Amino acid sequence: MSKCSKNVSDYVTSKPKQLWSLGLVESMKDPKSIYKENERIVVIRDKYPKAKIHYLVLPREDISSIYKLSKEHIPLIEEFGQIFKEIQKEHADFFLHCGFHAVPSMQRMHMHIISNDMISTCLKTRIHWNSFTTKFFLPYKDVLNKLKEDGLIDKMSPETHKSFMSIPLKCNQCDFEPKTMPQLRQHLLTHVQ
DNA sequence: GTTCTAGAAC
DNA sequence: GTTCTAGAAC
Repeated sequence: MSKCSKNVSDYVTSKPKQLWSLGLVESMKDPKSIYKENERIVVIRDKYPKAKIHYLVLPREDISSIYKLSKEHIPLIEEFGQIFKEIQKEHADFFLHCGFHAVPSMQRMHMHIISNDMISTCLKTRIHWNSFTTKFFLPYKDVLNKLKEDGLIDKMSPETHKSFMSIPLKCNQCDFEPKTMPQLRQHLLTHVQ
């Protein structure tokens, strides 16, 4: 393949070429990223927070995504809920959401814990916005209930994924429909937290 | 997941 | 002319 001038290492290693997708697994080992941890779970601060409060809850067990879950993981996921309750108490002046992205980019299953202000310089694109404010964001309780009832999480089709990402911008706290992300970011600052 | 940036949109 | 979005990344 003359078109391909790939490194030899691409062929001799089994590691994924998208090294960035392992970023969370790396952060789990970094004391500066860790917010709290126990025998089964690590909570890290999101490296690019999309709100004033934004944590990620991850299992130490090598589970790549919610699509690898089965009924045996129910106790683990229930502990995610306990961690959320703890963290909400620690941030009583914020309204926190917890849930999973339907199509995650990063490896290692992770639950987002994020405040509803959505005020952050890292919140830049429509995709950022829609991944937390549409049904692309799978609420924790829905995922737990689904696991209890069916023993697995249904994958979102690429078409559905695409449709959620292209939904017009709408404020998560009122009816305002900004035309651009800069307008939305400016608008969010007007909400009293 | 982010960065970079071409060119669309204004 | 500047702002903003969206697709490639070897």
